[in-house]
Amino acid sequence: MASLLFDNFNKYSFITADEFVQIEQVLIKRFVKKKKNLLHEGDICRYLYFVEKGALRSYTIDKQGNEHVMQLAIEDYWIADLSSFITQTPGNLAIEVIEDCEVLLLPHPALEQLYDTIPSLGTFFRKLYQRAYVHLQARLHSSQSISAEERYLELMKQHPKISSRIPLIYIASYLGITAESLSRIRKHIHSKA
Amino acid sequence: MASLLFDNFNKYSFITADEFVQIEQVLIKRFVKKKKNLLHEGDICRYLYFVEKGALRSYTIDKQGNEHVMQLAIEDYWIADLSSFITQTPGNLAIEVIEDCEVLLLPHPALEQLYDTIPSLGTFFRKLYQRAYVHLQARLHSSQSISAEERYLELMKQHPKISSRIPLIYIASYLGITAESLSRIRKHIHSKA
DNA sequence: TAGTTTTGTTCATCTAAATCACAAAATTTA
DNA sequence: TAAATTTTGTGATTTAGATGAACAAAACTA
Repeated sequence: MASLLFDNFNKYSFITADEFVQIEQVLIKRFVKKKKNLLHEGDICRYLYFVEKGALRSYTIDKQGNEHVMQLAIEDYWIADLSSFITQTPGNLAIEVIEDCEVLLLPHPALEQLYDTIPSLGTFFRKLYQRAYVHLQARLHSSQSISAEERYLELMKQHPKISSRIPLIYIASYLGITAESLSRIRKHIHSKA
Repeated sequence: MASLLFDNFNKYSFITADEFVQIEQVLIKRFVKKKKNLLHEGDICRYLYFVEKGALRSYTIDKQGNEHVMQLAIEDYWIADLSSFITQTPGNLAIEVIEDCEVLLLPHPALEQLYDTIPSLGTFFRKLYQRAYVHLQARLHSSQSISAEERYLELMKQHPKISSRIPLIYIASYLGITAESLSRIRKHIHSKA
């Protein structure tokens, strides 16, 4: 039972090996190439995506057509348009592959059924939604209270793997600044380090 | 059955008069004066607050001691530190009364029990959490993609009662700008209108 | 291996909003 | 009702970050 996903479940809940076998039966494994979209704006998000390998981003598109990264994900992360997934109505996030990926798809109806047989799975996803909410609130807070440089340092500290692997443009977009600004910030940090 | 709360429930779910009587039995009515806090930073949020009269704000405090308004609420709004309420662990929001209030307190343990007897209440609050999440995401998106003036106009359009009743400082803080900037924005809007 | 696309860096200029400082209203409190 | 306090409005100045225009370095791709 050496599985990234099994360990992921057991970080925030308790899933037995038997239960995990049940979950595995509904999972769909998909290999997706760079630049491909797992989800388009306006789609209903029918799966939660668990990243086994690679890197992805979710983003929104504003009226001027500019993209804004909402989430970055690498191995051991979940990604989805949560609000669309929960309500099963069209959402406004798109999900694109940054680095060739291996993802596990957990379909919405299957998950609903599993909740009945595996109560701790409900706990797990309730906590996951919970963390997503708290994280969103923290991002809004820091976008209002600290500078772009501080936000970048914070991200580096909390997700060092992300900041070293994901192209600067996406990190800049996640932080709500331009690529040029982030480039200057990096320069500034190195100059004083 | 002329009740603001009853109507509020029936906007997003379906609650019968009988069910509402059950809910009413666990509600605690409280009259709170301006400047008083319903919740302090670090408290566990033990209630969902429904506003029957008055105005409130929830806010976070950053390292420099500056307050940032997270939510504004007037009659017919729910307010709480949702993440603290759901997990029943200490949160980082404070809730303060802006205008003398009449609020209804819905205690966490009582709500958990009511979920068993009134399934549509679960639906109602699931949708409420859902809207809170989507709203938070929209705020982050617009704080990154549109100007403070546009955000203000948007707020005025969607919540005209809030923008006319709540003091400018709190609206500015909600929008993530200073009071001076919002004052200038208002001047600018009036000058061209 | 050459050519093309993607990614990162730098510079000069511009702008939205912050900051500081103070005056005028408006509200509270005494 | 006067005094005190809070809230709002203006002006001058500063600043963080955007914009636009190059260009270099990687990274693909043919």
